[in-house]
Amino acid sequence: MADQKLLNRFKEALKKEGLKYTPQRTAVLEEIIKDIGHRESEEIYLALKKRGQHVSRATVYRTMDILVNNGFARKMNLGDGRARYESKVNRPHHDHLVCMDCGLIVEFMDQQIEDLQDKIALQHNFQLKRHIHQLFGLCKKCQ
Amino acid sequence: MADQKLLNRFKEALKKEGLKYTPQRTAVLEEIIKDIGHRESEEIYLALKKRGQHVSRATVYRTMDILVNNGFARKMNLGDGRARYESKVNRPHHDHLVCMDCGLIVEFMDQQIEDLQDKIALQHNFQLKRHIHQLFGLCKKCQ
DNA sequence: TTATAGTTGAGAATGATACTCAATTATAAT
DNA sequence: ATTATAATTGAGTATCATTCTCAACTATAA
Repeated sequence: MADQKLLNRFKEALKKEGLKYTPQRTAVLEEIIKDIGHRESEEIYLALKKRGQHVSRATVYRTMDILVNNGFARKMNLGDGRARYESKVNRPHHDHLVCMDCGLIVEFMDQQIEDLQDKIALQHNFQLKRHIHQLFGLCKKCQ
Repeated sequence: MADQKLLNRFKEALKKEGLKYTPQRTAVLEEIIKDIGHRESEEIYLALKKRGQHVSRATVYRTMDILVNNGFARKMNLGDGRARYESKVNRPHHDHLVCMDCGLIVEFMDQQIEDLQDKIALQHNFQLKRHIHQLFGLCKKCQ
């Protein structure tokens, strides 16, 4: 359940963009912050449906964009044509190891790599906004 | 122009998979090894067409898969829904800095990051096969 | 030369995501 | 509270990259 502080933060973010605070958008936020792995839009849509909250697919997609643009969620692309989303609420930054066989996703974070990225961006006069770092391979079970 | 050594390597790769050595496949290989930036299928299709080599879109897609699976090309996904391809022939490994505004792509390679990736995979008992490392930001001109 | 299995191209199918628009609703001013 | 207004919603349709289909064709090896 989202606490009031988070809901207010969400309300503020919406207001800042001239968007309305609706039950559907709140429902999607509540669902994403449950922090259940790395789900695709369809899974989020179905989870809401099961919960008795009917939010259309279109609204799920639209809301995920809002959540991503405002730092509540992160969109990831594993190369299979379907976007995955994960909560960014109360979660530290991390990147991913992905098993090419069973789909297992393991999170990792390495400060040295983060620093090296900054160094590289600086060297090329880039102002870094975000990055994608995914390591693909076979997990222990699938080798 | 592809040298005989490369063509033989291609022929061998095809044979190994029970695939035939056809003019269309060779044309796509010749086009990709020109090493013109990071192109999408459509650009490769059009380049071949302009060159007077008619290879269908379907065959371009099919051949790119073969080239990627056999180490002649690399497929990259910039998150805009279209795959990009670059030659891997006679080119050292590298990753990418991408300008979110003008689309400029700069290649980089950092051995420390490569080593850290191996370390992380090892720590999690993953047998590493490949990785995606993309830094998104604004290039000097677009800041 | 022939048999065979793989390939090709054109267009249709697919599938994730974005768009359309009429009905509905949150918001802010009265 | 009421109302005016502009944004939102849902259902279905459109889009677009990519994959599939299949009949005609072709590389390959015997």
